[in-house]
Amino acid sequence: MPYRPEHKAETRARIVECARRLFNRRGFSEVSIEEIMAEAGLTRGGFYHHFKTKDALYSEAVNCHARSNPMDKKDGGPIDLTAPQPSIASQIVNAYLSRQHLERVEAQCPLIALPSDVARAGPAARAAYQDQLERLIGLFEAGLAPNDGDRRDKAMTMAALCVGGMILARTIDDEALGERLREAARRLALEIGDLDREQQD
Amino acid sequence: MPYRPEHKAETRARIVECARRLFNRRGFSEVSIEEIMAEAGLTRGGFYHHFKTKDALYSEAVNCHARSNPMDKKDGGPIDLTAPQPSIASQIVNAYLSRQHLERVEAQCPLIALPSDVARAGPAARAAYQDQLERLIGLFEAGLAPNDGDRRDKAMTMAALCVGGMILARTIDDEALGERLREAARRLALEIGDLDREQQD
DNA sequence: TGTACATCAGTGAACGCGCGTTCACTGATGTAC
DNA sequence: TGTACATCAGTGAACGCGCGTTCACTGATGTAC
Repeated sequence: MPYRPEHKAETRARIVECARRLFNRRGFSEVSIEEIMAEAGLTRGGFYHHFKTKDALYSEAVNCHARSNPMDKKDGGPIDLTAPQPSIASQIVNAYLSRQHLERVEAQCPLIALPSDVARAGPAARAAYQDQLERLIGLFEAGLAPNDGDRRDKAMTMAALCVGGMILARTIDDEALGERLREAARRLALEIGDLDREQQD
Repeated sequence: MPYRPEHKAETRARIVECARRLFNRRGFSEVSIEEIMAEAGLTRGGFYHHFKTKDALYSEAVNCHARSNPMDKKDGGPIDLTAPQPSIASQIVNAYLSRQHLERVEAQCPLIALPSDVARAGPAARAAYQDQLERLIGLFEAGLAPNDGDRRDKAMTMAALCVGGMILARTIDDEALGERLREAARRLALEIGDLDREQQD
């Protein structure tokens, strides 16, 4: 039994992570397998020891987002989902619509980075996209007052605002307009959640 | 001077329109020039009498959306932008977030159909995308009370809600979740504009 | 009205390139003795 | 401890296909006479 059993799993994970970053930045069709493998320090041929096709890797890459926390700040640790508190929902809104999230394309939430690609990809990728969305909605919902009968609908509008605002801001070249869009969406999302006490970017 | 002078312009317009529909459905990379030309009743070779490159055609196709009215209902005529009235803003919200707009992919607003593609395309395509966005924001703004100092910001959140809600709904496979998302976004967008008197889908 | 002509929109074969995928081979590694 | 061995992750050349682009040619059309 050559190589440690973890060895293959580690290499595979490295490929997925490199692919995730490249897909986020340039989309499915514009990234070649050769490029992904090179990024992972390998050569083209080895790819098929880990994945059946390029499409299979794509689904995994979207899934890889879904498994990690959508918005863990680079310094703070991952958000603890088991102990939701209102302040966390406002932190997520602020982080999601932040300039940092706009600019760090490679780390961006796939809901923003990959919508048209995923819509045209296979069912596995779409399922991973939906997982990610439901996770985000769940986070918002958990931050709302438990006695609010409208919680889930409110959480959905918060998600639509966050995703819509960010997609529009990232697609246009006019930075001022993008910033104004994000800021308007951010304020409204906080209002919906009754979270508009603090302010930050 | 062989052929009527309009002849070439008509052919060109036909190619752009066919391209627009195909790009909307399948994205830039997944549609070939051969396919577009065949759809227009022509063959591959003639393409370069009309466009310099495939990219050039793409920008034109996004522009072609921008020139037409974003949400003209299939029966009603184009919306008259010079005489805005509140009821028109609510019509646009309802039409934008309608099931029909979700399902008729080829006629869909490019803000929804092409976000990731445009973000990775050239500056001309991004400019056309921004035109389309500003047009939508302008329509919402015109429908709000003129004395409202917050009008433009409100119009922006309405746009973010419409675009975000539709993108999420169209990317996932779960129809029930999609419908609920659209409905929640629709109600909130109407509320923002103080337009929540009528209801329709 | 009819005919020769010039133009240029459209044709389709060909080119070249990139990329997904395959495959025979290599060589690093852990195990058995 | 040292050596032979089996495994399989990784290599890189090769294949085949599709597609963007080019180009020499065709033939439909409007004009001039």
